[in-house]
Amino acid sequence: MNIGQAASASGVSAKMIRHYEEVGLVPAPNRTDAGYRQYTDTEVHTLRFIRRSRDLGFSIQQIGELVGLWQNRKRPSRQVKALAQAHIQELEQKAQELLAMKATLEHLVHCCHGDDRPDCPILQTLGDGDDTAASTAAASEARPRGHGLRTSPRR
Amino acid sequence: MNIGQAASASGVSAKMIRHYEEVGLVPAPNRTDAGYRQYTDTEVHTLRFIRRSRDLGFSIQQIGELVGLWQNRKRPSRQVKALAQAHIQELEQKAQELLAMKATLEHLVHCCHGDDRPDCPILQTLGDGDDTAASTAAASEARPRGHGLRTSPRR
DNA sequence: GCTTGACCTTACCATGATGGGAAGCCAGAA
DNA sequence: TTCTGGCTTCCCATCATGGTAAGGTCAAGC
Repeated sequence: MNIGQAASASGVSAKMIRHYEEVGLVPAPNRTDAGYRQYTDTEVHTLRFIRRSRDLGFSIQQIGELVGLWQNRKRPSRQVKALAQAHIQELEQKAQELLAMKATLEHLVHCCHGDDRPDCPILQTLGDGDDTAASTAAASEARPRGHGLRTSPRR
Repeated sequence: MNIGQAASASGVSAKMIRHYEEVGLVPAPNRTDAGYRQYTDTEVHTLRFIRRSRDLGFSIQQIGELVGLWQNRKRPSRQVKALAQAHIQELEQKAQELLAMKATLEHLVHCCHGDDRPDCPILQTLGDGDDTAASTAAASEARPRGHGLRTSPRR
């Protein structure tokens, strides 16, 4: 299979397949004499595994571990579960941060009459609010290295 | 005020202040003869406004609009409210995507005994699952240009 | 055989917000 | 005067992904 076929069969773009190869998430496949990458069903299967993992928000790093476990017939399912649980916590935290921002904003929007007059508690708060409580709710501390989970993209 | 003082007074890092200047979110301040940026209280106030907006997850682009409205004494509060409401929807959507991933994963985790045995429905599903329903729930369509709202960073 | 079009190759750039670091200038205090 | 810390600019990295450009390859049709 050429890369284009592998791409449509796995749901991973050709671009990303090359990228995954470059960063070592998948091994370099065989090539034709002309240099075309050739994929076997097994390799496509792995790519599909990777795509599904991405769909669940796992990072490339985490997917590397997942693939390793997947291909290791002696893995203890304990490890897989732990990885998944850790990720669930990440997802939960990000979601809560977003919802906290949303809640703050909803409060402000609720207070804004939203007509032709310039008075606006939203701008008022952004300009003069204190930096203590809810206004800072989501963005306060907790700075877990990476910057953010992917939401939406792909396809 | 030098940039360092403006940074601690506003809560925006010196690094980011320069960046905001570069991308045109804030105008270039006066400089001393030696080239040091000098900030007035008004400029610091604007920076604080920007930081609070970031804390609520607004993008640089959106903040540009917010700052414009904030500084325009004749703005109709309608516009501000509309901007905020649109952002609330973004936040809601991202949060739901994350929660959908989380729900799928929780289901899988629930099915995994998590012991020394290699059998694992999580890996099983990632490897063989169909691409129709819940497994793809979050990552399916909707590809709204930008890539993601910031969660966590800062400070 | 030769052209055409679809597909492949690599390489570089952009996104968005942020941080890190280097190399060098500047200012105030001892 | 020297030291220290703050400032300057410039470049690089993150993370996953897409775009584009310049060029090679392959299969089908004339």
